[in-house]
Amino acid sequence: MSNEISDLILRRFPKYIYVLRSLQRKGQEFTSASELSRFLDIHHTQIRKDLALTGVRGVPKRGHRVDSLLNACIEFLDWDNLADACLVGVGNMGNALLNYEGFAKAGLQIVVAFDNDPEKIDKRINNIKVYPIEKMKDVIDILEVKIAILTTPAKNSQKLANEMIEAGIKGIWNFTPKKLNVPENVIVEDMDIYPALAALLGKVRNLSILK
Amino acid sequence: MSNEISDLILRRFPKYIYVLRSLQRKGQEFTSASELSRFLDIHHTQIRKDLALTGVRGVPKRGHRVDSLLNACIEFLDWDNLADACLVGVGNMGNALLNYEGFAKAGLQIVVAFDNDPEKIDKRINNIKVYPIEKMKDVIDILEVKIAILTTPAKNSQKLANEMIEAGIKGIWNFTPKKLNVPENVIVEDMDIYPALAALLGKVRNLSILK
DNA sequence: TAGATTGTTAATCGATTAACAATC
DNA sequence: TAGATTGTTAATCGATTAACAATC
Repeated sequence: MSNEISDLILRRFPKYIYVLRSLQRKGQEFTSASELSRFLDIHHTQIRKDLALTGVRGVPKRGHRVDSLLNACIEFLDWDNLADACLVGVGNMGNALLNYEGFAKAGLQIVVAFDNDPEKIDKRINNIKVYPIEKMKDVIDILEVKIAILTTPAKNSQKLANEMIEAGIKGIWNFTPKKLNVPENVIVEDMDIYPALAALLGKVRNLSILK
Repeated sequence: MSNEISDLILRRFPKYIYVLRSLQRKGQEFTSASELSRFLDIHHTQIRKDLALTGVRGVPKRGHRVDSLLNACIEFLDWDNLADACLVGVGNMGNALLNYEGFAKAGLQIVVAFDNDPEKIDKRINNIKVYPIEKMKDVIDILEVKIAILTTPAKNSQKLANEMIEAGIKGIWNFTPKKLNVPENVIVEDMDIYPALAALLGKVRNLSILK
């Protein structure tokens, strides 16, 4: 079977959902792979293949109902069932993520945070309580949290990753530039900003040199 | 010629730089593609191909000098020459980025910010002044800034993108989920967090179902 | 109906990995 | 020297795009 659910497929679905939600807000009833393609710069054939994975069937000449297609995409990503997450490291980035309002619509709920700064401990940020880092393992264990957001300085990241994995974490959203070593039953998603920045600057420079 | 400098190549270099810097801090004198490979989960052949693009030559059996390899990588990405950037939208994410200390080592300098909240205007954040959004076009034009970081709510993003492009912006680091329409001589790097989150949650779920 | 759109199979494209000679 | 490592060419792999019959 060649149509496994790859990383790249998973990454496209939030884009479909984003466009479908905005079409829904506008009150549009039907849409087609070709229309989505125009909004997203994704080939229409690819969109059809992706959407087929959700089980929906479109109608030739008409396309898909916006409502049901949106629901199918949300269900495909299981965004209705919020996964509990903890956030480790309440610095600038950690703060921004704790205050982020979009996660509830994207399958994630941050239920607890950890830091080692006494100034921050026992405070609440956007109603999420900050615990001392020493309690991390116990809290993760008791709350059965499976997802961790890692926003500490890079020098601590491997050690903390080891601890959280021991406590039962299965997925780490890694905002540090450190490549983490983890057992194969743990998923790491690197959200490193430097590669993105390098790609942007590099391409702009290429273009400017060429012009 | 098959070895163009692709997006993926550009994205790997910051990882090489990160590891090389930490080897340098540890005082290690030589390294090899195979060693970097172990730290990064990138195939050693790929690393050799990438490094060859910088013009360095390794020594069989010994590898590369850490210092000179690091310099070659930094030069390859032109990270010594800081590109001026403006930041548009001083919300949670904007604030976090304004306070980010790592950009100076990664080729970027944020020189000015914009917002429409009177509370924020004329304040300084990490010594970067916040101007009213109405002045954006003029300031970008006068300072000849070519890179913009877009951290506004998504509903404003296309309009603001149009304006900044008119004023001379060539590269947009887009932190909003909106896919921007831009002329082909403008580069957009999407830093959308939803696709990353979907990939993480999707893979964790896959694993949990399989186990 | 005619034609736009679907869904699928085949072809292409590009990135990654394997194989291997060269070399210090 | 022997063998680890380099750098390059060839093979593989997987994702994207093209082609096309089916259908409302």
